[in-house]
Amino acid sequence: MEKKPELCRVEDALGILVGKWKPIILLNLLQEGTKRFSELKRSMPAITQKMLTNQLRELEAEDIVMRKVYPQVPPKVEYSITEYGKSLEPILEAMHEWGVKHTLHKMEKENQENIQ
Amino acid sequence: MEKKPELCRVEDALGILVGKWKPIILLNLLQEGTKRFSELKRSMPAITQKMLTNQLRELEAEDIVMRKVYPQVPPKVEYSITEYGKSLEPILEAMHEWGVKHTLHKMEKENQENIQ
DNA sequence: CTCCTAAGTATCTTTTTATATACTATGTAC
DNA sequence: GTACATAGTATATAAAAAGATACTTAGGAG
Repeated sequence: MEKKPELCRVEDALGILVGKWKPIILLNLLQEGTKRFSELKRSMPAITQKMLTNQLRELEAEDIVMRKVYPQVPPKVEYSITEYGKSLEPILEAMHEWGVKHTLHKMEKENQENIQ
Repeated sequence: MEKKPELCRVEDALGILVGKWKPIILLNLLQEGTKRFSELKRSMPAITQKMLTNQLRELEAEDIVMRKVYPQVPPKVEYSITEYGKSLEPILEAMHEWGVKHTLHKMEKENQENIQ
């Protein structure tokens, strides 16, 4: 662990992962490899087009996601995780596992409160 | 990795870590063990009291941080990481390391762009 | 008495994120 | 020539997070 909190680079990773939809987008792409815009949209019914475009653009700007446009009509655009983006996988994995434990932890806490 | 993105619990961890000051607070407490409110404040000069109180309260509500009040005047309140809170350390660690790599990655990218 | 301290609250304003809705471009199929 | 499909843009609005500033509490020091 970095000795001086003010030198910490946790925010860099956090900045990329944060956003209401980014983790879900990343997990989708990590699992499916490559997906069209409309396929992503279908797997996240609640997201608006604007948001999806936004989030993808931000991930692209950080070199986490690759965008490939096929010059055809109707348009076809495919998104995939870059090699570099894959380096985020362990973090997502660790967060997911922690999240599972956290769910249990909260349940235990609630049970205890109800007993007393 | 969870096979179904919609079942993912990444958001749980993210929800706790997100907040402009939470990672810094956590790193502070992880390193110092226990700190008074005013000490924390001093190590984060830019934070407002309100924000610091807020963030600490949120962390406390999730059982990540412990708050101990000494009944004396002027008040003395100490904060520390709970055992449970310590389970976040590997995630913070992983994010910090990724952040360091990310800084390098960005520099390389900028260099390439400048050469061309 | 008055001031000082630490750890807060209470309000208000600004900034950032997210949402809702409507609109566009273009080749193909009918 | 009208409708359809995909991957967007544009604009406006609402909701959430963060920031600035002022106020509170109570005992001890002078």
